[in-house]
Amino acid sequence: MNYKILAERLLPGEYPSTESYEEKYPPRALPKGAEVTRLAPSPTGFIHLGNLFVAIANERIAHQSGGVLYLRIEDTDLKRKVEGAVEAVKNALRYFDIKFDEGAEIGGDETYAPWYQRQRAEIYRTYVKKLIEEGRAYPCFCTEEELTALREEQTAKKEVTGYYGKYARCRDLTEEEIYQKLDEGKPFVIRLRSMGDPAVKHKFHDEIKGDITVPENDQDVVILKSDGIPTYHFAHAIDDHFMRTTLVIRGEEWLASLPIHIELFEALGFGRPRYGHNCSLMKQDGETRRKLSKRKDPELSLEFYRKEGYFARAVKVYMLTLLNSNFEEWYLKNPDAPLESFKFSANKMSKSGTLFDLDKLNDISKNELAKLSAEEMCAFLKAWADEYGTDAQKGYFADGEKMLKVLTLCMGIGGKKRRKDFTTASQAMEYIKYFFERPQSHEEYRCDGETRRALLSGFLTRYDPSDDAQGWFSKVKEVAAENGFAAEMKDYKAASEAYKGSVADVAEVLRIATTGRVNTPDLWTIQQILGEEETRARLKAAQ
RNA sequence: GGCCUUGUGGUCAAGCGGUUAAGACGGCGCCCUCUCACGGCGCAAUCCCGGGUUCGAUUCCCGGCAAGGUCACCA
Repeated sequence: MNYKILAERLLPGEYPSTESYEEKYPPRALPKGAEVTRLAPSPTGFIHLGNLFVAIANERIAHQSGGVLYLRIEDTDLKRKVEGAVEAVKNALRYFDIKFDEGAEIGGDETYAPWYQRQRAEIYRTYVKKLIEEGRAYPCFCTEEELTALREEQTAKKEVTGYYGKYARCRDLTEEEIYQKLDEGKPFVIRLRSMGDPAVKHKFHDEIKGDITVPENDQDVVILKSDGIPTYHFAHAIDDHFMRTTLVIRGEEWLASLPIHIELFEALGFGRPRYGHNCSLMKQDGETRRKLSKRKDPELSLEFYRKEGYFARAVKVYMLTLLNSNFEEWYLKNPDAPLESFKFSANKMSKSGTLFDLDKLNDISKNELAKLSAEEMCAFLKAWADEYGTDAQKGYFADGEKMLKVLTLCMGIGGKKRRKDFTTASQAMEYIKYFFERPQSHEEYRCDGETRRALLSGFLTRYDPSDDAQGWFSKVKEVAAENGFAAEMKDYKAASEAYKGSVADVAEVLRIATTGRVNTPDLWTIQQILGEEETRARLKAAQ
């Protein structure tokens, strides 16, 4: 069979030479050891924790080696395309401080553009044509129904499913058969003519998993779909070659198609990038655990974390602790060092799937937020409120001085006793609510109304906003003693039956009256911030 | 089902032939204390199973088992 003529019939016209592409996309001039990595999402607009997980690994590896991170959009499947998806991806990643050096809508060096696969059709076809000319690819006219029937037959016989060996019907079509079908106008795809034997295994070094064994591929995979657009596998080989990727860090779900990719690179005569297959983030689902899924776990979309008001750095720190087993220890020793100064290494990445642990994230979040200055905390909360907060919450920032006071005094910012009361911005805004709005409801008092009134009026007659913390507290003790409560905790513990309660109970009444809550930071400080008028008003209202 | 990967407390995990089997989160208890949060101290809890190799296996080998991934003209 004359493959040259066949290729011309299948993909008519002049195509650039393969040499011209090699010249157009030359190897990158980067220092030795610099890694070129990429993020290659499909534009579905949905980006989740798993994407961030891989993104952080790629970002660290590229930038700590003085290399390049680029963004490529895998839009070969138009069914999945969603409007505005690229913007959404970029925004989400920017929030988590993932910076691209080049790529789709990024700017930067355009040498290796275009970054959208649909705009690269000519390159792919050039190489498909070349493979046809070499007899390494052939047209396949099988219909969807025929392929389904084939799969069923194989399943019934308990044989490996797919298009391979004796099942690859169109692989050995005669010249006459091919041209006849072509003349009939039958649609076709182009398949790779595989030369592999899955019984033959090779050792392969994976940057994350270490040495693994990989069987040869024998599937005649589709490389060009009937719409003239390549499949992922083919586009991957072409793009990562011509974008000069050195290291592909991708999800574990790709490990199974590694044999295909290996054969494709070999057939095209390209050197391969190195690979690292990252374990997936898992989720507990009833009795079992499974990979985070876009369909089933919308709460794990990155947008969820922004809405809740998670602190971006905290999420990143958590991802890093999962990503590199020695990160946590390093971070404990260097809590204030920039994250970039951690030496990230692919071989320290976890080999098995890790369960996403919200408790751990929350703990990290508390600690990260506790590192902020009052101004930084304020800016963080304001940014969140502007986007997701209620009108009332936006209003909290009208009096900037008061907000800073609340944050500084009540959170213990700048002091030695730093409080860690909340994990997210939304939680924080709820937490400081009573400073800005008079409580609409009060948690339950644990004493009867008569006692409550007596305690409140006892305090009110003594209340003097110029008292310092100690003076204030001794007055609370006086009120306690006057009403049959123990002024000293020691006394109460020694003989609790002798008293109606302790100072703690007295303070609780005052606390509920002024804030509506049983648990708050230091009450004296709160009353100082509220001011005399507001404090009195709230205490009176509670009588 | 075939193929690939992975199996250390509830979770994330150190460990690489001899350890009281680190640490962190979570849980529980105590202390501090006007409550809470913080902080301090402590407790419970782990080497998937079975064979080898070895004086000795969590660690090495083999075999099971379990979990996950994947078997598209989706990526």
